[in-house]
This record gives sequence, structure tokens and C-alpha cells, in this order.
Amino acid sequence: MKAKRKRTVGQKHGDLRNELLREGLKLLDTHGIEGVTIRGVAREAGVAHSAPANHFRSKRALLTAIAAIVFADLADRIDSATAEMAHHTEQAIKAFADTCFQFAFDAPNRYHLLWQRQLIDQDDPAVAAEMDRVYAALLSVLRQDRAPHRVDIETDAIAIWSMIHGYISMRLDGNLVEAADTVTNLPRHKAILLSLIDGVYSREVPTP
Amino acid sequence: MKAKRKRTVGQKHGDLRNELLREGLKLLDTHGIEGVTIRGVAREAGVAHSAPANHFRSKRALLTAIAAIVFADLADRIDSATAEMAHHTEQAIKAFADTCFQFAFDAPNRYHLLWQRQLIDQDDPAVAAEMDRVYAALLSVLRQDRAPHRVDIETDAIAIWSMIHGYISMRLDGNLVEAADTVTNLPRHKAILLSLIDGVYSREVPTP
DNA sequence: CGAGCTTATGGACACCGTCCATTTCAGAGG
DNA sequence: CCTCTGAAATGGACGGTGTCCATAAGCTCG
Repeated sequence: MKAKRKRTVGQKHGDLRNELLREGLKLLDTHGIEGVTIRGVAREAGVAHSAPANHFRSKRALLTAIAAIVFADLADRIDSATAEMAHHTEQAIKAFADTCFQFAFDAPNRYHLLWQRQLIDQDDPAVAAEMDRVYAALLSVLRQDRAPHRVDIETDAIAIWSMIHGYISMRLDGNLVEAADTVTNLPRHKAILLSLIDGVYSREVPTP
Repeated sequence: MKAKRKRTVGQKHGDLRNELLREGLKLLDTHGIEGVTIRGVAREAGVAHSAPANHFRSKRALLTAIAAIVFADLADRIDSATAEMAHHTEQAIKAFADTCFQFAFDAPNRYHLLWQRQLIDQDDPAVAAEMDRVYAALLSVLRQDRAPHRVDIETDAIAIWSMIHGYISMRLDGNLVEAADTVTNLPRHKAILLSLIDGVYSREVPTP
């Protein structure tokens, strides 16, 4: 019966893989994406510089594994936030957007990592699964309590996600906005964006 | 009178600085942002690995100079595209958005570089000036032919830019969209986005 | 107990950005 | 004309990185 048993955790170090991931998240938060390095996480974990190679075949694989954790966290938050609003579509959309805002502004480095195709493998099964959970949550919110005269749900999802992600990116990267603006006007901007999303949700079908 | 004269161009190499920038743009297009390296541009230009140090104090300075060129190109395109529509606000907004789409999908690496705060110095005078030109073009478009019952122009600008930049980022990074979708549906998505922008432009004032 | 596999180690290599001393050379001033 | 100066280019060095390699250590199971 132990034939298919999971590998025993207690090798030399015990649980180095997760230890490396934890240190990677710490470095990500404190020193940015550029601060996450194979030798760095090894150093923080107190092992040789080449030890991580046994758990991650490349730096890309390490960052991908970290991104999967971050994605799962985001998906969890979105799920629980929208679940409370399951029967109120408009509130659920707001909850979805607000969860994204909160997450991105609380941990900008984590949010950034998720979309860096150059650095992570978005086709990785774990990453793709968690990304699908986020997308599925948005679709699920849009699916319920739906007016009959709308365009298809995917189109609404693309539009809403464009606005949410675009505003977050603009704020995190400082695009086209004065620096003074970025701190003081966050609540106002959030309200505007949410009203915009309302507009998307209740607009007519565009002429094709 | 020659005391304040500009430095003669014909030093040893003649025009190494611009040569390095040209090679940098080539590497950016062909090998992505990660492919642009000080030693790389020096190699392509046929000079010593430390020669660029005389013209760019750091890699950040090199990438910033490249970004300034790219920004200027984008601003030029936007200016000429919107100038033709100077008396038709709705068409001008579409022209602005379409120019951004075209630019980003034609040269994704260049577009990406513009917003990488980690890599370039957005407070650099040249970069900031060109970024302001883009923002000014959007504001100028919104300023003319304006209905009286709107929110302030900056708010509209933020909303419109969020959608344009968000949609581009989503497409370039493959966010939440199936790969098959990304190629086939571009014209459709563009139409949808433009109709969304119309919605922003003609919406009512949100409750503050 | 010993075989075998996984894991950890330390060294090596090729890059990279940056700093440094040195050399080269165009142009200014005597 | 000739020297002098200072910017530009060179080559070497250092520390850091990702990746590969041979080796050693430790656990599991036959």
C-alpha cells in the first residue's frame, strides 16, 4: 500500500522546497521581483547556492511556483469576497474589483509577478488552474441575475477586466498620472472605476 | 565665441551614442527587454564592453534613453493621428486608442519598456516630456467639443486610458484570455473597446 | 547490510553591471 | 608648428548571477 505513497518529507533538510518558496515570497515583497534570485533564496534558507536546483529546474520554474502561490491567494480572496454577494450581481462585481484593488495595492510586487510572461510560465498547470479560477469567478458573477439584452458574458468579462487591470497597472506604474495624484485620489478613482464598471454591465449591445 | 560651442561630433567613433541606441532598439525588438544589455549593445556596435559607460552612466540610463526614443515615436504617431480628427471628438478618441493598439501590437517589447518603472527612470526629463505629450494629446482631444454635464476631463482621461492600457496589457500578457482568442478576435475586441470608450465619454456624472 | 535514488555540496563556466588605470586622439592655446 | 588637455575608448578586474557538473551524504527498501 505504500507503493504509491508520497515521498517522505524528512530528507536531509525536511521541507526545503517550501522553505525556498517562503523565502522567495519574502524577497519578492521586500526587494521586488529583481530581488528574487536562486542564490538569494538559497542564502536565506541557509543552504548551498545550488541546492534549489533539486526542486526548481530553472529560475523561471522558481518564479512560476511562487506565482502559483500568489495566484491561489488572489483566487481565494476573490472567491470568498464574491461568495458573500452571490445573489447581488452588482455588489458582486464591486467586490471582485475591490478585492483586486486591495490585493494589488497591498502587495504590488506580487501582483506584478502574476503578469510577467517573460519571467513565469503561464502555461504551467498550477498557474493556469489558479488563473482560470479568477476568470471563472468573474464569469460566474456575470452569469447570475443577468438582463436579457446583453452581449455575451466573455465580452463583458474582457471589458471589466481591462478596466480593473488597466487602472491598477496605471497606478502601480505611474502612467500618465502625477505622483501627488496617486496617493490622495485612490478612493475617488475607485468609485469612478466602479461606476464605470456599472456602465459596462448595463450598457446596450454595441453595433457589430 | 567657441567657448560654449557644442562638442564636436567627430571623436574617435563619430556617433557612438546614437549607434548604441540604434543597436539597443534592435535588440529590444528581436530579443525582448532582457536581451538589451550594455555589453550586448557594445558588441553589436563593435566597441569594447566598457565603451558605453562614457555615454550612459548605468544600464538604467541606457534603457531610459531608449524609452525616450520610443515614447517620442508614440507621441508623434498620436499627435498626427489625432490632428486629422481635430474637429471630431469621437473620431479623435478612436484614433488615439487605435494608434495605441497598433503601436503596442506591432512592437510589444517597445510598448512594454515604456511602463517598466523598475528598469527606466520615468522622472528623466526627456521621458517625462514625451509622456506628458501623450497625456496632453488625450486631454486635448477630450477638451474640445465637450458636453456641459460631464465630470472633469482628468477623470475621463484616467478612465479611457485605463481601458486602453488595460486591454493592451491583457492581450500582451495573455491575461485571462485563451490563447486561441488572442489572434482571431482582435478586430472584434477593438470594436468593443471603442464602443466602451464611447460609453465613458457620454456617461453621466457618477454620484460622488 | 548494502544497493539505489534523492538531496545537498562545492567548484566551474559564461554571462552580466560596474569600477579602475591606462591609452588614444581631436582640438585649443601657446 | 607643437604641446597640453580632456573626453573617448580600451582591457582588466571584481562581485553577482544562472546553470551545469562531479562528488558526497542520507534515507528507503530489498
